[in-house]
Amino acid sequence: MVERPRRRIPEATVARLPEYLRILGEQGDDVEHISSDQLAEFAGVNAAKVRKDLSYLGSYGTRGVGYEVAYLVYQIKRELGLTHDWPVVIVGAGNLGQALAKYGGFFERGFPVAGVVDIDGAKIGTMVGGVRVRQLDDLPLIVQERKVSIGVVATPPAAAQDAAERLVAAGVTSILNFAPTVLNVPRTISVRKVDLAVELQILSYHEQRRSGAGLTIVAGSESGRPASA
Amino acid sequence: MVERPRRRIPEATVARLPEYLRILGEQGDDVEHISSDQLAEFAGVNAAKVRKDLSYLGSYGTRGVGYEVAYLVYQIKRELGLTHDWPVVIVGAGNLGQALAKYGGFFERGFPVAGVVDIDGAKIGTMVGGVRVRQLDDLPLIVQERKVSIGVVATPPAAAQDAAERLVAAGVTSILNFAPTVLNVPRTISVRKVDLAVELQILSYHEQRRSGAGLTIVAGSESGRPASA
DNA sequence: CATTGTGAAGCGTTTCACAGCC
DNA sequence: GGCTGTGAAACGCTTCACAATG
Repeated sequence: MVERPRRRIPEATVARLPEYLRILGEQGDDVEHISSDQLAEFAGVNAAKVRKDLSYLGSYGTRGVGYEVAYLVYQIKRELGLTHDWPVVIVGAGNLGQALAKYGGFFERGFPVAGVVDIDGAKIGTMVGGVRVRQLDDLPLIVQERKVSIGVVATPPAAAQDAAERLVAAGVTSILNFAPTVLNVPRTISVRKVDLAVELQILSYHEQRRSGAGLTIVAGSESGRPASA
Repeated sequence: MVERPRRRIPEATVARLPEYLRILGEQGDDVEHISSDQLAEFAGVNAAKVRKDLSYLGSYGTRGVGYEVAYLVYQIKRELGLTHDWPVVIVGAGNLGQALAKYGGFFERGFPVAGVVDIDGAKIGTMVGGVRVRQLDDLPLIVQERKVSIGVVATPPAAAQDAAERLVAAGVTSILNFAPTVLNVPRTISVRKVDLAVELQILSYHEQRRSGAGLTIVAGSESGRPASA
């Protein structure tokens, strides 16, 4: 017995729903309704976009009034699959892996750390954010015992592909990749990538445009900052 | 005297150029040329996309041969403004701030850490990744002395807006924001946001679709994983 | 009458397909 | 022959503008 033949939600909308959710969660308990204008203001986007985004969830607003905060929170959570926790396993207990494991702030929002594994014998057994680092070979056990669907790759780039393959072999179906490498995995696996260097390089591009560089100053200073042309 | 009336490069292309650059850098010294097909394969994208992306830099390929790796690297670096280092300043020496400061891997790729500041007196003076944590008020000094254009917000959410305002006041013009908050800054400032919880929530959405949830099972198990419907 | 929900237009990105060139 | 460079078509996302409505 199946209901609601689930609409496909555009990826761009999916990426914004968590933001709306966060904003709604920050509203005081006295705020019962919120308009697309207000939500748009908080999220820094266009109000029409908010309405269109929310319309994919169904028609949960009231004309002349707005959206009921509590109900909207419920609908977004349901759509994002946040009605229950998603334990994650972290591969790599280096700087980043440790920071992620310790970073309760993010992971406690429904993504508890089910385990941290590393290949380095020296790290195995140490505690990180309340979790004991286990050996890489324990991955399948952790994934099965804790019913993990999401894996986090926080290894050096050279080890990332192997980490991804082990995660997939262990039964993980989504991967968040922090290593600066393209992971080769079956198309059935969802992968998202966070690359800090890429982010900085994109900012660098904008800085460089801003400073008027790129326009080659033929007889001018070539030093880094603003070529006061 | 100004040359090359700089084409505007689409944002989507700008976001991919760092990836191409990384791949090109990983090629052995014996690889002199690379085709759009090969580059596309490594980057996991369509070959036509690679060609169109590179065409925005100018026509640097040779028909029948491909692109000369060294020259392409040079052109991409120039376009991204990576011909010189961009020192960054990190606000917040908590878990994430420390991990970023220590993470030579990313930041040494042209983004040296010019300074780390924090508001917490207990942290000031401690060493983190070879840099001494300084007090928040030193921000303007660091930015000016080290000619910093890019700031990284790695504070708790409640402190992020203040951190951003201080960065802007100090003269920073680009911000990489790790805090789960929308930053309110002048439109002249470039902001990029990395939100780990958002990434996980997007993966959660795909997991939930995969598992067939969302189709409400009227008389079935509501437990986490696959509802074998 | 404030605010939603949504067709339709506008815009940016991707992909195709092939002419142009080495 | 192989591969680039690019118009043009296709696609998806954003924004507009307004009818629908509590």
